[in-house]
Amino acid sequence: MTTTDRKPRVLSGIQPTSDSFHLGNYLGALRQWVALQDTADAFYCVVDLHAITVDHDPKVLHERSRVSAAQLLALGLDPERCTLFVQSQVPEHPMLGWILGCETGFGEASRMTQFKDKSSKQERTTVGLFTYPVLQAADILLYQTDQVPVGEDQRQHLELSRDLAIRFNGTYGRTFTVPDPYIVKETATIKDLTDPAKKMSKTSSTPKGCLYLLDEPNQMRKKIKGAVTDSDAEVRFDPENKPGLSNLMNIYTALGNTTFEKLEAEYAGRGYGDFKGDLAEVVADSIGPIATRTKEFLADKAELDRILERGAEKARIVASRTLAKAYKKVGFFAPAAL
RNA sequence: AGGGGUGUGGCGCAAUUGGCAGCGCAGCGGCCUCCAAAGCCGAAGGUUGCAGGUUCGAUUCCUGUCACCCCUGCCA
Repeated sequence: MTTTDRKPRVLSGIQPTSDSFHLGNYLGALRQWVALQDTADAFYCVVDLHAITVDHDPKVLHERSRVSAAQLLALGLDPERCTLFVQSQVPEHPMLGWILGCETGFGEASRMTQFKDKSSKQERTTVGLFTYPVLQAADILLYQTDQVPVGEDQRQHLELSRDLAIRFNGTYGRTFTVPDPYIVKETATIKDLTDPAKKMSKTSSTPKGCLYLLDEPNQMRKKIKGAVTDSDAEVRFDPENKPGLSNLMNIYTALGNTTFEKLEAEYAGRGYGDFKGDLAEVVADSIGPIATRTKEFLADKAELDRILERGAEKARIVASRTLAKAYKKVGFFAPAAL
């Protein structure tokens, strides 16, 4: 069963909660997804089930899921080299979620800090938001995932997934692979362009702080040029004293083929204006095409939906096998055929 | 579960007896600045939680409903 030289199975998901992913998503995670297609058996998921844990509009959600998938394809995910699907097309997720929910202690779930964060910001809090990490565990365990790329904010949830896998295996016999965190090569997190103390996020207090992949090139240029800096004029990488500028340098080195040293040398004696102008072009040139390709994918919705359906079918081959095992272990009947 | 309170732009709040829904902050545009910040100028932003009712007219009064907060009770 276990092949020694098989690629590690990797799973990662992203919520379709905005009209466009942003530069922080891209440089922090999505670009990594593209790379992992070659070194891993990668499963990528647009997690629309998770998106309704907070208020949502049905039409908007549906469209965003599609736009999200189109963007993922546009930025380099290849359905031939990875398994890309929308979570709601794979019913095994909530089915396993229920089982895992019954293995999760109430206190254990109560300790999830992201729930505390999010629920305090919502007018009303649903049970769905509370059990979110359990569904996330199902997302992961369903695919016998070896590694999960995680940022700091998801560490606790992955820890829960591991605990549940270990507990379930211990109680019912070996069923799930226990997932390990995949530590992404130290890429600097991209900060809000108007407030480098904060991570770039769609919930930024100002739209200028977050650069979206689907922004018009001129909008991108404007956001880069409007980014906060400092009262100095020296282009030097110094996150302590020059957080705004250093953030821009991070973006520059991530997208352009250059280093901090080269940048410092190149802009020695010149102002931030020049630096920003050049960076704006780098950003527009490298990110701009993603929007163009996204529009192409969206232009043929039937084909896009076919791609997603094929992805879901591939996913279900694995997911249904794991679910069947879990069903049997806990004493359920197999789902009836239609 | 009972009693009370609250619900108005993104946020914090106003609106006399029922009479054109306003203010501050944030956000947006412009000037300034090597760029940005600060400062100055400008424009915009609303189904008053939701559903009914009374009225010529409802943010305001009535009924219902939903959400959140406080008190009491219930449960342990």
